[in-house]
Amino acid sequence: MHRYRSHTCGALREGDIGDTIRLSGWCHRIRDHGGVLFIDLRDHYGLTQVVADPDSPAFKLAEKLRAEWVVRVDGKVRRRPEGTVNPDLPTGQVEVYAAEIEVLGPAAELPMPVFGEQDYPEEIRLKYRFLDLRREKLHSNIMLRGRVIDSIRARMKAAGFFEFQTPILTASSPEGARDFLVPSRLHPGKFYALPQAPQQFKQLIMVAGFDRYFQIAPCFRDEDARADRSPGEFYQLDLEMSFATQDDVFNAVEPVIRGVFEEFGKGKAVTPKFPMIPYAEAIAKYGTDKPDLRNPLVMQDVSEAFRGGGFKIFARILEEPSAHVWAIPAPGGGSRAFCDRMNSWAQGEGQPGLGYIMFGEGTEPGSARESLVKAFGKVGLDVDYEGEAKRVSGRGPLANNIGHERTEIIRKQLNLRAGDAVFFVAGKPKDFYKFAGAARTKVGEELNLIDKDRFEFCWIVDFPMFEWNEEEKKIDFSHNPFSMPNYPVEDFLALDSNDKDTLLSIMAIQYDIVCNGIELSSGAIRNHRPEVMKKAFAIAGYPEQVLKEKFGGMLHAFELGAPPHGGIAPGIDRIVMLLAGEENLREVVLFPMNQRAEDLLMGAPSEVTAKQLRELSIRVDLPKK
RNA sequence: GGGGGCGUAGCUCAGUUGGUUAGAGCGCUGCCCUGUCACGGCAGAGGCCGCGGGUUCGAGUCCCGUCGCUCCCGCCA
Repeated sequence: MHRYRSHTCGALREGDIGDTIRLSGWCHRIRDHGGVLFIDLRDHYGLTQVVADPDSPAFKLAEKLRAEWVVRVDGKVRRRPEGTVNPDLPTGQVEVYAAEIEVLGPAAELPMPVFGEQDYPEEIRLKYRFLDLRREKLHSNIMLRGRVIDSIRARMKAAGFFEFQTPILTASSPEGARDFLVPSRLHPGKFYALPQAPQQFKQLIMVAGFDRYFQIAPCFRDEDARADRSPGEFYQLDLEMSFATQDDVFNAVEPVIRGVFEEFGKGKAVTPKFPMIPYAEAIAKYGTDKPDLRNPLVMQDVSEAFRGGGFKIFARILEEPSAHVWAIPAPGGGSRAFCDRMNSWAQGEGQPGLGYIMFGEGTEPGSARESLVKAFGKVGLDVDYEGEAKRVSGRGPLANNIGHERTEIIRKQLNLRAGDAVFFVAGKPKDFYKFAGAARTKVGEELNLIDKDRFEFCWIVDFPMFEWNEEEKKIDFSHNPFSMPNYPVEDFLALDSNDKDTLLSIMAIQYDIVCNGIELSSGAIRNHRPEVMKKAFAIAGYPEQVLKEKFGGMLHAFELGAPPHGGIAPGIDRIVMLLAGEENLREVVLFPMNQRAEDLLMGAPSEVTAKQLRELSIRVDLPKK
């Protein structure tokens, strides 16, 4: 017999009845009936009920056991008496009659129970992460994560990708997020940086001729946390392909992502073919470059219905040429209570309010209401007109102000019916689109329009290469300076750096994958032509000297025979989060840090000794409080 | 860096217009209980009401400050 166990706690079945066996595990739950005592013994594999009664020599010790003690139990497998079978347990047909119990690891009183589903404060959960990880939900999330990564690896290898390791100690890069720095002992005053992503390495791997790279890559960024963004470190499925177009990348990645979501998505529908949505269209329809397509609402431009109309606030805004009015439909939202709720929500978001029109069924001929409408309609108490099937009237102050013809134009354009509402945002789209997107999400949530049982994917494409930095009055890179502009090389090289309009219209061959409103990844066909790179940096106001200093290694590599290449890097943590149905990354990471980037279990970050600092030629100069 | 929410027993929470001795469930300790699987019953321990200041005859409750947790904005190629 093995020192600790002959079976795991999830193994015993009817076929084992009569056998003498040995189990080890945690005392999950103990039910002491005085004369008979039950212990649910738990390990990684499952739960087995152990029974002790006064006839057993193990009984005295069994009475002393407490939750989460680790014990070894020897005993005989027996059939549970009639009526006491537990169909919820795979081992529920049998139980182990304890003959001998050995305590392998006693436990003091627990700061949080392992048993049960009750929520606990993050601080305690993180400090006692090993206890939290014993709990069923977190334990299975972590196992899911492992299986997802296995599946991704297998799919990537089957698609002809090869896995590489890249350095963890590397050079600080000037673009993007704040770096984590590691001081060098051998080079006083100099620092390594942890990679924000293996971006330059994977491009160099392509230059080195390896053709198809992937890695489950750790990435380090010293930025503030969010629910869907771990502070400090996270993992990406990082991949890169040589001689690849955007379509090639999509065709390589989409089946991997779709396959993983179909495999682990518990039957939820997965988008069969990811639609491609241009960045500008995503902003216009959804108010964000990461739209949740489970939300069916699509915004529309209704500027013309307000231009020169009776609603003076909007009419005046529209006198500015770049101003627009966007409409957010709210099917089923045509009640005063709902529109008021949305209005106060908007005020909570720092907006002056949220204009709306409600649509109600028209009045019946001869009704008291109709006579009121007849009497007061012209002075704007109500507006009434013929709908397609029913008489539908637009209601609320806006409808009254713009009159029924304009109201009807909006209603027809958005295909709204009685009982619906529509909300409006006005101004310069670049100032209000985020709020409009938030309003679209809010309406979708409030009206229960979001189908939670789907994974809705899309590609966002055609990102602008540059954007206007109003503060510094200059052109900036919009997203990634390493993306290839979607522009003929000769024409790009000939661009006038002062031709703002042309420059801002240039797209980069860059793309995102979005699922259910979460950005899973960002990628691009890279700019592998040194002269194009120099030109792009010059447009963004960086002299060639800066480019050489910061990206000299890669620039040099591109001067010695670089293949066209591109890739993408889906976030592993976010994929697992979606598959596990969790709202927070910490639920799918083994040992996460808290929102202030502290590891409460290991006590990181921590002070170090004076000797360590001396070796590194570092003197600490704390900020004054 | 900024904003919102929260902070009462080990944990989850209740606590009335400010008013005697601050409660419940889970957990813990002891006793009882031979078929439970969220076992049940009885008894008990456990509280600087985050911290500091203020208003008041009186503060868990109202005000100011501060700290902590959390969510969001900024930030995140």
